[in-house]
Amino acid sequence: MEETVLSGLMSCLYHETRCIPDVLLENCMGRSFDSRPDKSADGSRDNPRATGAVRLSDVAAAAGVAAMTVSRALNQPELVSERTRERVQRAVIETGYVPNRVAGALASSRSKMVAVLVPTVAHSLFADVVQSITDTLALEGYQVLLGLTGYQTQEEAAVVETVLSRRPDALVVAGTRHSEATRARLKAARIPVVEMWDMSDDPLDMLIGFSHRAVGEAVADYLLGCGYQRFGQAMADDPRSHQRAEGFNARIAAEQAARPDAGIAVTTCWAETPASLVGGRTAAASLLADMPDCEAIVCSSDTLAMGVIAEAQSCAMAIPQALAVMGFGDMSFAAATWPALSTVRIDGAEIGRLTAEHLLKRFESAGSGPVYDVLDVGFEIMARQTTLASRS
Amino acid sequence: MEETVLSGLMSCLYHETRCIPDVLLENCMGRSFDSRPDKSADGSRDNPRATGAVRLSDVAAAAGVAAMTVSRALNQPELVSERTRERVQRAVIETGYVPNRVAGALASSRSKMVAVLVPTVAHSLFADVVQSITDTLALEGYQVLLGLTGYQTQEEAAVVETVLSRRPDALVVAGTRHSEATRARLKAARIPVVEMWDMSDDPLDMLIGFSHRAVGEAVADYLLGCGYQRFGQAMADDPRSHQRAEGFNARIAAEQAARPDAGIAVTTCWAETPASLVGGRTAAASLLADMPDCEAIVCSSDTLAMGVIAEAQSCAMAIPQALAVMGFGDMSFAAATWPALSTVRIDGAEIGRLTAEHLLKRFESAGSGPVYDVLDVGFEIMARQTTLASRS
DNA sequence: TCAGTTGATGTTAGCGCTATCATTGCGCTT
DNA sequence: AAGCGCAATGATAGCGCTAACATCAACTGA
Repeated sequence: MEETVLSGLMSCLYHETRCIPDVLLENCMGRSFDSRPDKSADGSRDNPRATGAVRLSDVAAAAGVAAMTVSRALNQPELVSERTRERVQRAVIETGYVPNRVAGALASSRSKMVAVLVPTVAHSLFADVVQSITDTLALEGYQVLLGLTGYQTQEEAAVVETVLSRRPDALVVAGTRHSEATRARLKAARIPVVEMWDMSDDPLDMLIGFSHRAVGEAVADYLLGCGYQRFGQAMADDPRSHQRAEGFNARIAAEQAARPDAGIAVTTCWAETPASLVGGRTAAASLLADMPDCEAIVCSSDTLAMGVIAEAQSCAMAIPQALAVMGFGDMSFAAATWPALSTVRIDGAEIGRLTAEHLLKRFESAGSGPVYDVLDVGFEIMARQTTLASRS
Repeated sequence: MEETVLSGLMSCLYHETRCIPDVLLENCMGRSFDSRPDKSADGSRDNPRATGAVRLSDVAAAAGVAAMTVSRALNQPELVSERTRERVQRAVIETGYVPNRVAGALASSRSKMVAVLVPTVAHSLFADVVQSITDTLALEGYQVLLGLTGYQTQEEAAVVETVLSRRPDALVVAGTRHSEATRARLKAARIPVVEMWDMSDDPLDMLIGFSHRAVGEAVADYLLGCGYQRFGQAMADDPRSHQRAEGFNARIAAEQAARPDAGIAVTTCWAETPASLVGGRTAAASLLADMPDCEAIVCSSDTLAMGVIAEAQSCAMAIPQALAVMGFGDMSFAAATWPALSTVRIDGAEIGRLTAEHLLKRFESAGSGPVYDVLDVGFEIMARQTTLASRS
């Protein structure tokens, strides 16, 4: 008898046609079977390995169709008749079904996840990229698995392996310098890979970024054009900063060769990563000690630049008259400080958006292999108040 | 002796960090089966649904043991003899095996993933928390699934559902205001939930944060103590800012009641989210128009505060003499600007670390139910140069 | 000597989904 | 009436892993 009563309850639960208000929904969320500890129709409910969550087959029973039909109604609704789709829809709501994409991913070998590997999100440059990738991918139902690699190649290898074990549909990684083991693993994974935030002659697959060397060169050209001749560099000790320093130094060396008597010189101080205000102050002090007639200090980040400015102000050096300062990143505060910081602007959100869009395109045209797309998004020199356009 | 070395190596292999030297790995990456196009031992390699990746059973065949033994060697090395463990490890390297945690998660219903839901990572406050959670969880081999909810409750509901479909082992969410449907889903998921960055009388499970109302009260007390009497508020229009504004207004109201003739007043301007410099400037202009004798402007973020300062400077108002400004967040630039911004400091990294640690503790003692732990990490008022300690 | 114990390994049967193919019913032609 | 094409749905068999139990040799103590 109890069986009958309960099965009556079932059919009410499952076959009613009204649209259920939230208030009612709350009570049947989760396992609507909670009130019936015994096995359900298919008898598998008493299996000790079952999770107790509502499954596709529960929804199917509620809707009076096969499990496969529910799966189709949810994932390829165009293959299911309107009538059935509606019934499934109702059953999903009634049962409080939350699909299990772990099982789905295993069965279909598509996870709808994209791994994103950046050194850190605690600095706004990468945070912007992550935000933008996440937002863009979300539009198509993809989610981001976040991996923080720090600034060390070794750590990256470990993160890559852990992340690949989740079988993401694609992987995005900041930078182009990877250990051979990492490169091999990424190739073996046979998924689209986007390297970003950098340029390289030898991309693994897709590459979206800008040339750090070109940034260094452009900054040198800009400052030389302003008339500066004696330079300090306050650089964080990471690979990308090194590239910018190389570009800068190359241009300075060329100018020295062209005008050997102009007194052009550069000295460099490497600061610890992660870059900090204090690091900037220390670096500035050291640079000014080495080169007391230093006219301009180029920094590998806006944060370091703020430290340099603070140090200069504490020595009562006027900026930009006594000392020019150049940052990198154009963080939110750069334009707002006084004097406003001259810096290099990278459009992280744009890099993220492009990355996500290219991936989505790849997913659509699933079959086609790697594209070896390379996109240079460039950069912009923001000449503000910490540099003088023409130094007299 | 060598035995010991290898087993030490194993345990790091299978938990978080790979310690195998790159040199060893390089040569055996990818499918070592590529050279043997025919089916492997169990004959299932010609199945059309197989992914073609190296599987546990391939490793097992290579090591001459059962698949289950390989699984154990990787996940519970203490249950496997040293000799076998060593052979398995060699087979893993030879085959270039990368475990499939999707399958593992389905079989064991433990995903070793934690979902983290924040409004955005493009602002350093939440970025710090995410960074800190990710780092701390990584120590125990857990990974972060990132969900960005924006600032709308409706969006949150959708993100929660998508994220739960990945069956994370726990969920961390910023804020305590959720729709009833979301609360129901979270309860039904039966996983540990941490609400953070906030306080509430009615936590879902664990709660680690601080009271926004208390922040508002403390800021009011601080400014009243400095001698300020006529206040503007430039607040972003999000729930947490509202709470801070409420706290602030409550204290001001109390003071007005206590000293009715002192001329204490407050006016509020709501800025759009996300907060921006421009928003701050606009809000400041509007506040100064409403209340020309305004003495201090309290902002819901450092970013808005920078905008307020910019607007004041453009009107040639001296800060803090003519106008005091108070921020919120103590972002990296706050201490570095001139004048240095007075603000409220929240230790996001600490919140993240505590969150992760409490979750890890919960995972260890798997059986025990919710703890209803509530932790208030507090905040700190950073009195810098944009406020005057005693206004004469 | 033999039941009882232990530790190491193997076997089996799913986890909850989807790819694939099979089946059904319907309208259309010939 | 038989045959065909098509759309909608169902049944089956895995995806790659691990929980749970089974097995087996090597001991233990009486």
